[in-house]
Amino acid sequence: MTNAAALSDSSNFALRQLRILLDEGRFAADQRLPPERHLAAQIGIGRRALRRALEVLEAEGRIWRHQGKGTFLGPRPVHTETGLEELSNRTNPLEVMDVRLEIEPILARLASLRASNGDVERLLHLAEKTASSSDADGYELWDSALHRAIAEAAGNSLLLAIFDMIDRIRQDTNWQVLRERARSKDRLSAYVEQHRRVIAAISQREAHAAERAMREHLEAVRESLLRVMTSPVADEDGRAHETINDTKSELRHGT
Amino acid sequence: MTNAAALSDSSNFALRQLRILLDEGRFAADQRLPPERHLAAQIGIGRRALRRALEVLEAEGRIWRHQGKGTFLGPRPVHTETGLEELSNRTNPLEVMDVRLEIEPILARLASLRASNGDVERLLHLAEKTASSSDADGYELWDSALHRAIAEAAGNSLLLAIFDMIDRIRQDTNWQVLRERARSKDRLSAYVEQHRRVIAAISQREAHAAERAMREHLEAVRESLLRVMTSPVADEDGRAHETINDTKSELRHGT
DNA sequence: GGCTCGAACCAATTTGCAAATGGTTTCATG
DNA sequence: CATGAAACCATTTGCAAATTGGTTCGAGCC
Repeated sequence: MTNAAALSDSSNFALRQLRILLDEGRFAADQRLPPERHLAAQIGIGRRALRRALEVLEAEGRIWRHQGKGTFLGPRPVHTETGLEELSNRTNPLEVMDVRLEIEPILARLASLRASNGDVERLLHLAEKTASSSDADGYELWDSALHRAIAEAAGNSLLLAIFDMIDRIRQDTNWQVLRERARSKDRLSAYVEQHRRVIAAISQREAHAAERAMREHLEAVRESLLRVMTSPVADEDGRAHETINDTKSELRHGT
Repeated sequence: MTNAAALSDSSNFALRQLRILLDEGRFAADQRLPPERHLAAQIGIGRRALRRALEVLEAEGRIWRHQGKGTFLGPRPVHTETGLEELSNRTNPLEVMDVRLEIEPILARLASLRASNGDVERLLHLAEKTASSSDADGYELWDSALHRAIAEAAGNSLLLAIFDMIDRIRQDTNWQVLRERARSKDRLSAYVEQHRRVIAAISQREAHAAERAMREHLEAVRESLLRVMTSPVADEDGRAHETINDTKSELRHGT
């Protein structure tokens, strides 16, 4: 079971000593063990041997360590915080798109039920802006504002916070490259028309239609994202290569 | 419009001077103004007079201040971070329940599509635990673990993070009182049966059924929450009063 | 040669402290 | 009694030192 057989004698001795220490419960659960330097001196072995023993224990899940913090008993605590960077590393563009496809139709439906007339007016205004923005950068800005306005109109602050979380991940990371390539002139005009349908359904209080229109819009976005990620593209030298590899190397993948 | 008329002469002078400073654009937008002590000396008035002038400007929304940080131009930046406390203050139990009703059926559906056999085994094990836990506290623990396991089985780390966010808000705040009152013996047994149906649908890969079963379960939970919040309850003195008022006073409502 | 150990260095984190800054109170003064 | 200066409080920021796991290097020892 353990790879202790591959360890040296002193490491093995350290491992036995450590197991005794842990088993006898001298250290309460979730408590920090003494620093490696102390522990090594206490057991009477070198730090290197100790560390190899600790590696085994960590692999077994009995302890966990973190640089600068220390060595702790028990399983590594789940990283349940809403650290934006951490999340950006763990997720990927397709996951984000999947979540948008689940959440935003809900928001559109709720918006159709709860939007005030002022909200609707604002949506119409934003839709105009997206339609009239010539450059892609401008479109991106107004599009983002429009989607958020729909989320606001849904009238649930927690859902709005969730939307913001997704939106920040979408914008924060280095997937910008993808988005840049994903928006071409003809697609943008299609998006504008889809926006119109969503807003029309909201203003006419047609919950089902709003939900469906938003889903169709996001499916179109998703499809164009997929196409961009999988289709080959030619760089300046004219050599074609899979862009998926490019973007993958740009993403910092967590463990 | 302004309440400058109620200010003293020196404060009024300070206000005029400050308006000039702000209007002439010597300080860029979002920039920090000099500390009050410096500014007061610069204008040649006392700090108290300056502060009263700043209060006016802050009420007008032209500046915002924060202890330890400084005084800044422009409107107070929106607190768009995922601060758990902030969110807990802005939302309320019914909103959270609404969101759970939207999100968790999705998670159940995805789980039915993507859960591994190991995941299903784990769900069954957790369902047993919830069923066999006698006291309400124990049930709460296993129930929470079960719902999270379903979210994990859905296989989307971003959705999982969203679930965790909701779950932390649900647990973090002082709504515990509500939950304690919301679980009675008979209801728990109903919940156990509903759990069984959800897990059965997941294990049989019936996406639609899983989604519906989860929605029905959460609707039951929501109903019991509503009942607890609206029904009168008798305290030790035997006096009945609306519990909604109790809980409302416990919640810290944001602006 | 291979292994161990100690030392040194690197990197991440925590801690402690001082300074800065808005918020508040106190007090002498005219 | 309002003013203004000073003092004090509370929060935030910045920085340096200490702590601690992670890594490298070289001497010494089978």
